[in-house]
Amino acid sequence: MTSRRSARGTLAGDAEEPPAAPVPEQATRPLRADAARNRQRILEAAEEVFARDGIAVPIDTVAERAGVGVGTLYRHFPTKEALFEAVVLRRLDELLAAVAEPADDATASFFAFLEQMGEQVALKHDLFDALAEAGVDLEARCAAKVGTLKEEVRALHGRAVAHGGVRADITADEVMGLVIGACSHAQAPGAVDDSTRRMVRVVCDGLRTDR
Amino acid sequence: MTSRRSARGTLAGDAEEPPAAPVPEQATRPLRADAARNRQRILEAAEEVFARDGIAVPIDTVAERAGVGVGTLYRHFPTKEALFEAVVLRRLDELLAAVAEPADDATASFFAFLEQMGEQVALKHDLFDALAEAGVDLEARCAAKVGTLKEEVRALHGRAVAHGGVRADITADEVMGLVIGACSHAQAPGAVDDSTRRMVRVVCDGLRTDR
DNA sequence: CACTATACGGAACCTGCGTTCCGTTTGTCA
DNA sequence: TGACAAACGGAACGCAGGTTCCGTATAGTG
Repeated sequence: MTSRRSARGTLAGDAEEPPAAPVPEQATRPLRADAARNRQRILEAAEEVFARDGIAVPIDTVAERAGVGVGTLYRHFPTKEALFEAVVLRRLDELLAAVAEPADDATASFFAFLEQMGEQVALKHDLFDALAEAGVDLEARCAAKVGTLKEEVRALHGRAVAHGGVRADITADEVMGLVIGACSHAQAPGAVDDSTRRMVRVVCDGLRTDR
Repeated sequence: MTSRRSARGTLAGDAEEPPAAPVPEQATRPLRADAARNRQRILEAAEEVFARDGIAVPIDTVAERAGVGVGTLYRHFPTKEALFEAVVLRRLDELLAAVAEPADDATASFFAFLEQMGEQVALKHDLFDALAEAGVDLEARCAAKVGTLKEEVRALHGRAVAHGGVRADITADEVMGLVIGACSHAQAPGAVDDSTRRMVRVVCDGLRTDR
């Protein structure tokens, strides 16, 4: 969290994904019943704890919340960052799913998506905050997914601009930055408050050409 | 940095300021020549390093940058937080000075100030970021100054709203959050880039009633 | 029910960082 | 220039948190 490394350590690069399937929950070996249960618990606990306290929270807290020992946690996720990545990945998927929703009005769907993004970010605020800041460097898989997200935003933005409802003098990255920035100040993590909604609305209004 | 405490520890509350003068550089005793020089160097180094790497940077880095030993650093500032506070305090003063500038059009002066704030935040981004996030809790003196800043924003905003140029359905806190959020994603720390400026502009436009 | 691979828990270890301590250096004043 | 308080530097300390290790428990199987 302090310094930046160029993502990717000595381990698997991105040339790893092609061969195997998306690897939903298990793949190599069946995984014993209790192990599967614990893995799930850990993921849930991590999601909760990271969202509330940010990535700086000690790993013991996650383990405790999940009701397992640290050893168990490390058996499932080789590193704190790996756990974080797993959690973020899930959330990114949710967000990307939202983008897939149909909409005929380009401008409207652009703003709708921004609001979606706002909700997500505000809800799990520290988590996404960390994601968005350059502070954390996500390993290959996460970075790739973030790239996809950016692509989507770019596309939506492009269409909305073409449609004439959104100003063109701003990049997709900047749009993301604005929304994320607005939400990173959300108060109560765990609930999207009116304040956050208002802030996102201001950003959206600032992006409009009409009004 | 991880959790939150209610500001103010066992030490001096705010009931400390009234008696003494603003305490510009020295007060109790003349301070030896080299000591004064070092103190200055440390402050400058800290400002630079904190701005670039954020408050998480190890204190040794500051000491090294300043060309002094850690011992010396601690002689001048009893604690890392105290050093941070000293640095932030200075910057807050600059910002508050900007607010004092005259302007006849309430709306214009409101936006002018937001831009000022944007510059400051973007320039020293991690620093202000840390300040704005609830993550760091500033001790009494800082908190007080931040309070003053909020008051100013509130006043400017109120006047601008009365003047009819700015929407009323948003609080001063939220306005600050928006600007800070927008700037916390600034790229190169040390230089305000066009990107940041564009983002602040979007926020300002979103706050306008006219357009 | 016995046997074994798998998984568990948490003490122990290691590193990084804030802070303290103390022997040495240096500015200042007579 | 000599004496001494003030200031310096950096090794050493303590703690916090990530990671490893290993003895113990248990699901799954014949």
